[in-house]
Amino acid sequence: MGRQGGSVRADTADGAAGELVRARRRELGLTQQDLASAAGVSRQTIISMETGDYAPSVYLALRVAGTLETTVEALWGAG
Amino acid sequence: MGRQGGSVRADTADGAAGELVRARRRELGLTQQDLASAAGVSRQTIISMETGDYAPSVYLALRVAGTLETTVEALWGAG
DNA sequence: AGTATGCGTCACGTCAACTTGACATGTCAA
DNA sequence: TTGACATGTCAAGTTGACGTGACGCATACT
Repeated sequence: MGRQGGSVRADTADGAAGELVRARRRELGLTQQDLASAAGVSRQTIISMETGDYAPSVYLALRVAGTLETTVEALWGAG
Repeated sequence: MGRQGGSVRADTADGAAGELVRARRRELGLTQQDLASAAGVSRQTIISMETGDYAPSVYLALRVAGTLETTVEALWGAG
């Protein structure tokens, strides 16, 4: 794998979710790639999710929340 | 607004969520337009959400779940 | 009959969700 | 130093999320 990149930005989000995802991912000792593989998306998608204002689909959000052993509300509902 | 239409289909979903959204909406005595307005989307989006296999964004899902007084997991996590 | 409401379809447009790929940086170990 | 690993940026492409507007079709109510 390795080195990917891209632009994936939204305007619907507020960025707070990204920090929560990142924090929870680190708590579990997962790399972005680990999370990406577990959630079935590319690493770039995870990067965008954590760093940018990004609005994933419900299904992706559910897979990420599941992988991080938490809920969609806890990660994205915080506002 | 009134009478809308359009094509909004996905392949990520399984259709089960649509039935749950519809059932919950009816329980609360809301019309599709009511839910659409409350969630800040068009009626067509609600139609697609209920009838088709459709993958809304997390934020839309959260607003719909909130309006329907339930959770994202309850509506889309059922499988 | 006419009219209004609720639901769905057809058709088309815009922008974002997600992709792949190459490159840069910093850290840690051999 | 060399190199692997983790994270991030820049760029460009495909598909789908969501919008708008018009139409069909029931089921009401008047």
